[in-house]
Parts: sequence; C-alpha cells; structure tokens
Amino acid sequence: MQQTAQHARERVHRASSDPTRERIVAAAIDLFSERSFEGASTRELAARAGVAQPLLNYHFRSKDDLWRAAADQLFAEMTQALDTRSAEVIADGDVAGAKAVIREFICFSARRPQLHRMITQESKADGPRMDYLVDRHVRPIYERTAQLLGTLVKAGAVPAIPVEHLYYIITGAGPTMFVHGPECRRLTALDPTDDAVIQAHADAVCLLLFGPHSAPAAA
Amino acid sequence: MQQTAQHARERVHRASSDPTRERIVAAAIDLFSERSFEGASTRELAARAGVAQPLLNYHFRSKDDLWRAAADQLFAEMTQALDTRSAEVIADGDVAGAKAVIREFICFSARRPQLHRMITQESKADGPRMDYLVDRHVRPIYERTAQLLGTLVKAGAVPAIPVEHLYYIITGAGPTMFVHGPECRRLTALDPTDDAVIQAHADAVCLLLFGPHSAPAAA
DNA sequence: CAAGAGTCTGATCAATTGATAAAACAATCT
DNA sequence: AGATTGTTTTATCAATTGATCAGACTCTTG
Repeated sequence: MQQTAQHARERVHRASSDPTRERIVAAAIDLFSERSFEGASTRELAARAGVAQPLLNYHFRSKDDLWRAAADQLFAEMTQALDTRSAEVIADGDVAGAKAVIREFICFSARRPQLHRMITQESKADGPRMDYLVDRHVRPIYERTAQLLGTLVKAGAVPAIPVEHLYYIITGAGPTMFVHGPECRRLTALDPTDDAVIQAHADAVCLLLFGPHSAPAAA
Repeated sequence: MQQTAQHARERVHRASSDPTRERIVAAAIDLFSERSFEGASTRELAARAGVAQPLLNYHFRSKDDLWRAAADQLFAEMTQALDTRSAEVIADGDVAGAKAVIREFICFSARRPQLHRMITQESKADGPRMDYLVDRHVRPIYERTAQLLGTLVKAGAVPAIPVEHLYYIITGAGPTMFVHGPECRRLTALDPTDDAVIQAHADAVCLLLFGPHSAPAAA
C-alpha cells in the first residue's frame, strides 16, 4: 500500500512546505469557490495547478479531501488575520478595538472573497460538506463573534439588535460586494479590488453600525 | 421536426398553465438554488418533479434553458412582490414608502431565498449564466434601486453612503440570514422561516438604515 | 371507432466524471 | 553505478452526465 503510506505522510507533517501540494490547494480554492464543488472537475483543477489530473489523488485521498484542505487553508488565513486582535478585544470590551476587528474582517473578505463563496455554496442546504464547515470552522467563529457583538450592544456602541441578526447583517453587508465582485464590476463603476473602494465599504458598514462617532479609518 | 414545433409552443404561450411544466420549473428552482447548476443533475431534477428524465428535454430545449426558465420565474415573483409599490415610491420620493419597499424586499428574500442563492452562485465568476442574469434581470433592478437609494440619501433618510455600497449592504444584510437558512438553524436558536424572526430581521436592518425614527413595523 | 396531435417513458448514445494501475522520472544513499 | 524511496505521468476503469430516438400512452376530433 504505497498510496496509503503517502496519504498518511500528507496528514503528518502539514507544516512542511510542499510547493506542488500548495499549488494544488491554491487552484482548488479558486476553482471550488468560483464553480462550486460539483462544478469544478478534477481535470480543470489539475490544469489550473499545472499538473496531471491523477496527481490530485496522490496528494489527496479524494476530491472531498482536497476540498477540505482548501477550506482549512482559507479559514486558517482568516484566523491569522483576525485572531490575535479579536481575542483580547472580547476580553476587555474595547469598543474601538472591536471596530477595528470588524474593519479587518471586511478587508479580509475583499482580499479573499473565496472564503465566503465557499461558505455560501455549502450553507444553502445540509450535506456532508456543510457538516464539515459548520462543525470545524464556522461554529467557533460564530460563538466568539456573537460574544463580541453582545458586548458591543451592552456597551451601547451599536444599536440594540439581537446578536444573531447582527451576525448575519455584518457577514452579509460586509463581504457581499466582494463575493459578487465580477457582478459588481458590471453593475457599477467601482472596482471591488481597489483599496479605496474596500475602505469606503468598511467606512459605510461601520457608519451604519457605530454611527458617525469616531474617525472613519481606525488603526 | 416535431420536437422543434413543441419547443416553439413552449415559448409562445407562456401564460397558459401547464401543470407538468410548472412542477418541473418548481423543482428546478429548488435544486438549482441548493446545488448549483452543475450540481443538479437532470435525473434528480426529474425525480423531484416526479417525471421521467427525458421529459425535461421535451419541455425545455436544454438544461440551460430550464435554468433560465427557473431564473425568470423567480425574478417574476420578486417583480410582482415589489414593482407596484417601488415604482411610485421613487417618483415622489416617499421615504416611508421606500422603507416599506425595503422591508418587503427582505421578507421576499426570506420567503424565496432561492433567488439570491441562484444569483450568488453565478455572480462569483463571469459566464454565460451570469450574462443572462445581469443583462436580463439584475441590471434593471440595480438601476432602479440605486435611484431609489439616491433619493433616500438626498432626503437625509439614510446616512450619506454612496449608492453602490448601500446596494450591496442591503442586498447582503437583508437576505443572508435566509440564504444561509440551514446554517442559521444550526448556529443559532432561531428559525429563519419563522415570521417573527423575519420581521425582527427587517426591523434590525431598517433600524440600522433609517435609525430609531418611525415604528418598527410599517404597513 | 379510427386518426392524429400532444404528452410521456424506456432504451440508449457519446462525452465527461473521479479514481486506479502501472510505468516513467527524479532524488538520495551506499 | 545500483538500489531504494518518493513524485509525476500516461493509459484506462466504471459510473454518471445531458441529450436523443423510437415507441407507448392520452386525449380530442372526425
């Protein structure tokens, strides 16, 4: 069982850099988020990564396994972008810090709309992939976010809205423009990858949430 | 060319009620919005409609054609739900009326999350189906919505945010909870199909947009 | 009843899908 | 150089895909 041993390897030292494997995951992130799981064929995946199709099954047990690796990678990136800050913010109820976290969330969604694209694709109906997303990634994020939003409401920093609604308002209002990037480009004169547009969107969401109190661009 | 003649028929008298055809379109709306275009096989489509698979190609030229019929149906429903009101509201700058239109938009998104699910699926990357959606349905809606939002900003009814951003904030904040219905059910204790929850969400979005001015539940 | 148009199904098509097997290639160690 | 281990490719598999065709069924009309 040579294959099995290699798949074991794949799971053992994740940290070790494997450029080919990383190129495949990068291609998977793009294609899965654009075309959905079923819409992305392993052949096109491989072509975009510049490798032969069976190589996917060498580095990953199955197409599902590759999808999970792509999801893991995206959530790891978001965690890295938000975690250090948000953890301490929740602890001491720092409103300005919380605002910065929300801004960073919006900016991340603009930089990596693939994350929300993949979430959206699987959150519409129950299924094994939604199980994986919710149990492994989304629920912990939701719980901490709800806690953060609760402190903001209690502090009067944002209007008195139940945290469940606030959560879906923010995760909807923030990323949608960037998730629908190609559509936005056709409908409007704005370029959703332009940093000025991204900042303007973060300003807009924060203005609605926090009111016209502090400076639009927080550190 | 018997088939051709029948497909012509299909395009001629749309208004005429064809129960079988309608059942197929209804199944297509559900399955396409849940599983995406590629993820919905014609066999499962037919099974959900309770017919044999080749019947789809009898009533519709192709799978693409069926998809377009499903999209048309969804947009027709939304147009019917919003049009009468929104047209006159834009005309005379009726702020309370505009608020009611936005509330109705949110309620419609809760009743028929399939519409936004289909839009989201195709708006992530350019393609023939996005062409159809944008050119035929989304652009006209966007233009009128942008106009409506412009009057609201000018009247000072909502914060001074560029209409492009307002558009994506509203179309994100409003429907996302319902588009992600199954996920929401798992993350929270709320049932996104419960009318009280829907109204609470509309209240929340309107509170953020219009402030705590008028009564939460407008007519 | 017979004829015929319209509706629907079973059988089947070529093409594509994810996955596997076997072999070629590459790199390291002796 | 020869052997071994790890990586990648070519060839191929069974299964599923969307679509087509010929025939069966249903209904109205003559």
